[in-house]
Amino acid sequence: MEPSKTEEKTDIYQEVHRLFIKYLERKSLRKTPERFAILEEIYSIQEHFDVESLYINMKNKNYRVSRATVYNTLDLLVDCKLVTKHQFGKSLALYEKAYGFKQHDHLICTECHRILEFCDPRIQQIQQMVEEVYGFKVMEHSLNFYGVCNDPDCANKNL
Amino acid sequence: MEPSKTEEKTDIYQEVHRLFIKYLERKSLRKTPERFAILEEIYSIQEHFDVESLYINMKNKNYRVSRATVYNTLDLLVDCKLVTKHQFGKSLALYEKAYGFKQHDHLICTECHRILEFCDPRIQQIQQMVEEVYGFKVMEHSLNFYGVCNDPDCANKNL
DNA sequence: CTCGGTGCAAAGCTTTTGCATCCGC
DNA sequence: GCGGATGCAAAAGCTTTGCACCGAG
Repeated sequence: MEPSKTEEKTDIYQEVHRLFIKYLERKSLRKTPERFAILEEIYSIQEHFDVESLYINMKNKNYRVSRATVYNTLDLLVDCKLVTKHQFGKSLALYEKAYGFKQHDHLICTECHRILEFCDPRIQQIQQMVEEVYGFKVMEHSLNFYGVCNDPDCANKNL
Repeated sequence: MEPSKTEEKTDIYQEVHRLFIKYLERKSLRKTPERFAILEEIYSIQEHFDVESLYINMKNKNYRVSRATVYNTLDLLVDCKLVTKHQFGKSLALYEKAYGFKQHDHLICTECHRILEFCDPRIQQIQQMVEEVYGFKVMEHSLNFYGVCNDPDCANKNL
């Protein structure tokens, strides 16, 4: 029997929750309710988000958190790879959940500000070349293409 | 007879100066001395720089400029492709001169903060794939690898 | 002479920090 | 109960904006 979408989501959160606990224990950090609440909120968001909207989301749910704790927890989650941080050209940082989702790169539409995701194996080959030729040990990468998407609603193409 | 390094640099600036004038005329913008002074200062810098250091550089040379004008002029220079703007993970924007230099991507050392440059033709192939498969018109891209460089002085490797 | 551009300072936005309080361990 | 974590607010960085003055066209 196939699990429903909801069950899948729950399963992913269970796993993420478990990984976060392991990380906190490994680093001798405290398992505070705020940290888990923030993690859960993040995994309920489907697209990229910034710190302020995450903070407002939680405030709207009458959860008592501070911006400082949100920033602090995001740092932890980025460190243990459960969340990815992006700087898409602007000074505002965007985040997205990272566990259980294929690693990918981004297409950023400069007209309608949509963010599309794509994968290409050649990026791995480039990374390998960089490590061999430059003796550079790659830990992570970011590849962004900026341009115009083909969404019918983008920049009112259909008007 | 080969031109000296100094003459080469002058030649590049002459060309850049000419292109900037054409851009300003095309956009009906004024050819103010501040704009040319900032352009010249930028083309005398060999590595990546931020707004504040460019501003301080000019102040130290007793040139009367304001941060506002530096920001404004940088926007123009980025728009006409004479300068490139980067966001290397931090909120601080870095810039570099763009004319007469091969387009390239970056290796950012997270230990010693050195920035290395490299080129790989496969990025063009990925771009082409993105345009074909996603119908996305690419205007520009940024590819950064974050990791550890092999410089002997990096992170005091030699101690 | 006009009005776009500039310098300066104030304001805006995102992120960090200091400190008293709180609570996980 | 100890010391790390939190909430709050203030402060810090980078960038933008408002306004009076200046000078390019």
